[in-house]
Amino acid sequence: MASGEDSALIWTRREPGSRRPKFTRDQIASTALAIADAEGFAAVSMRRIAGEVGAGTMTLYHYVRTKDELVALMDDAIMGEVLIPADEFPAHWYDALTAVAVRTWDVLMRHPWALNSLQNAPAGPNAMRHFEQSLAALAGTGLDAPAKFALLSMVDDYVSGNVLRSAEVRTANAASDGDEVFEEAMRFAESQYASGDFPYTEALFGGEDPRKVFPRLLGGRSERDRFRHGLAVLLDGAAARMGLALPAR
Amino acid sequence: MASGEDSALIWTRREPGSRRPKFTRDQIASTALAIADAEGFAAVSMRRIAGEVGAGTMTLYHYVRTKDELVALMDDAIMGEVLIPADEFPAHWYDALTAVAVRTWDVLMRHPWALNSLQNAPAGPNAMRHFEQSLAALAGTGLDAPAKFALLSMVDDYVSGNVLRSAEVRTANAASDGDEVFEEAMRFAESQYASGDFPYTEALFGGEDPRKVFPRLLGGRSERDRFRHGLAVLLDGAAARMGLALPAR
DNA sequence: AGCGTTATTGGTACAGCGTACGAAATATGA
DNA sequence: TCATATTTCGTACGCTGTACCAATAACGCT
Repeated sequence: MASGEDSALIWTRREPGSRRPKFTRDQIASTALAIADAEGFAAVSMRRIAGEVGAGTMTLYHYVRTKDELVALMDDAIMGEVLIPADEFPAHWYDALTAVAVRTWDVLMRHPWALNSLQNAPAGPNAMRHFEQSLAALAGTGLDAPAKFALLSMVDDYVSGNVLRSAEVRTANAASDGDEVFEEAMRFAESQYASGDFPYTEALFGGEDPRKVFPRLLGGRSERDRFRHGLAVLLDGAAARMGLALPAR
Repeated sequence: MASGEDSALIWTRREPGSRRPKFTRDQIASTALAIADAEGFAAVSMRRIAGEVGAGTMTLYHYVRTKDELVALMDDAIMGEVLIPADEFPAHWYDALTAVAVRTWDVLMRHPWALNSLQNAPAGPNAMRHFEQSLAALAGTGLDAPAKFALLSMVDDYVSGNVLRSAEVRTANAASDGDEVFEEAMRFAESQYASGDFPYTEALFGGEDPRKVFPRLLGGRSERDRFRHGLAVLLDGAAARMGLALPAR
């Protein structure tokens, strides 16, 4: 019994409330989210959040046991953005899985810092709803549980990995002209080519500004389109292996 | 000219050496690596490293400008482990790409903390060698540069994403019997099932210890085999799309 | 051999972090 | 109105990265 009032898990521990408090977990978490989105996860500190909501620093600890719990709240808020409204849920497994994956990608690209913490705590309510939606997408396939799980894992892995690396590409492209580190890196690469150990890389990038080469390598497609393409390749491969039908087109 | 002696990049800045110093970048970086592997990345602090190598804390700053530079050294050391000896390099693109990916996976699974920093700095020498090997794998395919780049990116994304999530699964499975958080999480999940909003999840996990369910879901295969399987699915899909031949088997 | 130069070492200090502790303020039921 | 329990938050501790500067010691030169 004991309905878990001082549970080890934030999801089962009630918010303060018997004497009407000044703040809410929601308010605190969304403030933290705003800071992370605007200035990066490193800018999220307890003092900073408290300042922003107009509370004393230690007041936050009445709503949350540790900073990790607050991060869990942030993560689950993000998982909430990922959920697809029931009436938009596609009928065919391929379309449904694609919709879930693309939506997840869209959200994670808005909060790429979340990747570091997302997998490190037990699933919150929205993470559970997301998982339920993923299972729902495959409900009509007739696959057995291990096959479903394998397929979902593959898609999940690809989504996370793509977000992880897309953040990198974005950084590289954001290098401004006067950026000393960037120009030093270019000179370093050129000097490495001179050793003759990098024939393929040199053929690709040699002597040219990478910021010119990249758009050509990316085939003029947007990040999002490249992600969708990769996802389609993956799903095609999986469908072929698992004997699943692709949607009529 | 000026050969970049006080370059902005650690790769082009010479180590101290004109008056024979007591330490080396290598020694410092590999000490840091050992700490990270043994106790997690969070345990790597400048004071801790300095203590371990027998130096004063600030001495490290003569070998490295910032902690980020030290992390870059750690990352490139890891990329060094990923390199495949020339005489082991498979001839067929499919085997070569698989070999590179699997080796990368093996190494990253030994240093999963590295994922957070790997993409955030300009490529070091070993990262360049790794990229060169990836390009070499595709040299015989006749694909154009954008196609090669797309294929490599997909594989890379999948590798990173899989490592990221495998670390999670491992944590879940490591939950010991008395673990209060774990048991609380189980109770929470059960209570959610009761709402009736999670029919698929409940069918999968309901009423059973997840640590019993997981092995069944994973089909008895090892993490590594599951990764290899997913990679094969991805490569098959890509080969089909790009008109590449699979190796004779 | 001794000395001046300067590379190298590392002590001290500062601002920031998460958070333990305990005191002050305040809303509520009686 | 008062006692009580809830909520707020100031202070303090040990940790972090690293700026600054003084002490140490290795080398080139005379």
